[in-house]
Amino acid sequence: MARPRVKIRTVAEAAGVSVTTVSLVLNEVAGARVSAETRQRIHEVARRLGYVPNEVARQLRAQRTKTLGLLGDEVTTTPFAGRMVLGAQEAASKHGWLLMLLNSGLDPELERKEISALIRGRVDGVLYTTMYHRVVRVPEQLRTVPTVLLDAEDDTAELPSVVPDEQDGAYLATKELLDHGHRRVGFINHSGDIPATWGRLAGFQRGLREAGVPFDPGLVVSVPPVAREGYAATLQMLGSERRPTALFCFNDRVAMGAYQAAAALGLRIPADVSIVGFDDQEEISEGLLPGLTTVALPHYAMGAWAVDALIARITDPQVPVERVLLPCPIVRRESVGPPPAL
Amino acid sequence: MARPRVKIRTVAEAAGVSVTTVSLVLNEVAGARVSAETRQRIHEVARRLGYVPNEVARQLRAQRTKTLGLLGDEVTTTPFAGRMVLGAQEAASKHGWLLMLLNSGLDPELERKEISALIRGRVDGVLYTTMYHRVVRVPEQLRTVPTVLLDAEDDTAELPSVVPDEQDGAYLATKELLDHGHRRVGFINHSGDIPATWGRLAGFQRGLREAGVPFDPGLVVSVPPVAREGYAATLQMLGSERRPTALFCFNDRVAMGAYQAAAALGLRIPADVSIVGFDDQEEISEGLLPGLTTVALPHYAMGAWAVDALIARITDPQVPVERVLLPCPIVRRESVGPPPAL
DNA sequence: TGTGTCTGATAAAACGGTTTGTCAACGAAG
DNA sequence: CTTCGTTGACAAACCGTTTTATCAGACACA
Repeated sequence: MARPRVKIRTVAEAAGVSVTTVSLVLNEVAGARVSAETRQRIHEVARRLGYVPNEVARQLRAQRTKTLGLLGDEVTTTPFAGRMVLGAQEAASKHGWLLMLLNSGLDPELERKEISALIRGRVDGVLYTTMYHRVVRVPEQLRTVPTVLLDAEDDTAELPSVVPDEQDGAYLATKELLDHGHRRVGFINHSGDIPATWGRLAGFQRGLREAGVPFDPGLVVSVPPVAREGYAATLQMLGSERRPTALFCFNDRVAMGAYQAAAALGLRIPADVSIVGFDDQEEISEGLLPGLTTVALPHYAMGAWAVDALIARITDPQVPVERVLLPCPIVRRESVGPPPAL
Repeated sequence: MARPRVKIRTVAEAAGVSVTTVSLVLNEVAGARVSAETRQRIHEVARRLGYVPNEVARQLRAQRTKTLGLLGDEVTTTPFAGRMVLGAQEAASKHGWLLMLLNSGLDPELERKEISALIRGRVDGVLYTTMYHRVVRVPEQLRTVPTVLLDAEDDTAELPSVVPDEQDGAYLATKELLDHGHRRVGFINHSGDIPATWGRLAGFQRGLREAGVPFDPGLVVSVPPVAREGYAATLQMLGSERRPTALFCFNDRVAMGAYQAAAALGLRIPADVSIVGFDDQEEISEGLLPGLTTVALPHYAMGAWAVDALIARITDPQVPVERVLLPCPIVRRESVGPPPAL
């Protein structure tokens, strides 16, 4: 079992050539002068011996690890993270790079230690990620290493970043309802002060404006974005005098509450009330019956974009810093229909 | 900006000593004979210069990377994965190790390439993960590197592994219902042929047996474990002549369907029917109203166990291979009550 | 016969650390 | 006055690659 690993030296000796030659041949170095026979012999020997170059030695020599650090606050905990990480991972893999997981949790002290550990030459760049779209101040240590922000924005606006186009997503959601003929649509917004709150409200208003529907502040409520609150808010909204015929919910969890409130009130979806959510958390949007029409967060695409941008900056520090908004596509299921006839 | 990185040599020269001495001092090598003054001087200089050792060089010399590969099929995609990865990550970090992400996706070709890439000395061991509890055959390449299975079992039973104790979890769920007085409890099982299917059925039966309730095959149906199917199955079960007073659902998604079916039938939870789920997917279990009593999969603990076991095996290959079942704790919310009075 | 110019290959120098073995100086013991 | 152990420190080897500079021989040309 524990036989000594075959290294380049082993191959060289077995093939009766120098290590240099083996390296040249195996790496297909352009301009290397090695006879055809020798080349073939080396290839054969290497395959027979099952030679695999030691990546660490290469890294040391090349002063490059082809590894990216994925640093975030609990990034892997959130249900969203999956697709973001996957997008990043697959993009990295496509370039032949690897992803290192650094989870700082919420402990800033740990975060600093993590960063030091990874800066010790193990990664060539860092993806700084948050579990939901936020504006952050990145730790000082990151200034020394190429960094791009993923699902987050730099408060100094100096670093490349990618976030969802909240406003456009909300606009699409609103338009979806308006296009079905709704004129009284309620909006259950997030009560927290984050980019999604402002962005989605702006998108909602833009949709209204474009359709010539006056904005009625009485049709907007703000609550913590969880099902229970969505339930209560919906009860209130749909129980009111001139109830909205459609609801745009800040996210799918709120929509989940809305569904249950509608059921409690004996209202059918979408016959009596139409609902659209946000996030496209599939457990919810597919689990709700009828299926929830919602707006998807472009997690996969953001992960991929961030990696591409980071690798580009690593290979060429001159590339300009971009701060992009990625579109949030609407995904239609069965929760939207025409408003009920009066 | 782009000033040359300070290496150990820099420190040595600045302190007027040899690299050896710097290394000895900074690593606090036991038994190294260096005078107190020299030690202090070295520490000062190192701090002043902001010296951080190059980890790659260390790895090469030590022939150890202190890095673990997390290899899985879409592992990061599943909503569960988060806590598993987090458990692994935090355990690794506790030992001073790092986690490398290798996502093979479903492409076995890619899987092979990934494995080769990581085997090139970049990781000391591999966590082989699946997105749900499965029995797998691990790829040949992994035989050469320390490996432990996470949420999966090796078909040859030769590798250490950690999986949830499905049977015990189902037993707890069943007992929870029985303890509340239910005697007719229905079980909506998974129709697929996986360990969870068998295990949870066995646990269900054990619960019944222990309580002296005869097992009625008519109260068990098997469906694909999604909300829509849970909805249909529940409609059927609760619409039947002698309907069960409680339902044990294979997972929370099925329970989500069951909730909606109950609502459609005008049955209240838990007054008219009690429900317990499995998995504790919080979006669902907390989003359902009333909150869903369910059984939690020990993802965090499994991730942590796997890392501990893997590091143990790496440091000492003699440690025996363990194959453990981790308990699935019940988490009580509001979906279970006494059966309705007749 | 010298002088270039290819060709095929190699020795040696990195890369940045850790570890082993050696050594000079010094005080204590015989 | 040796001998010996201890102290403080360092030179050099090593980890496994890639890359640079060099070299011997063959051949062409003047």
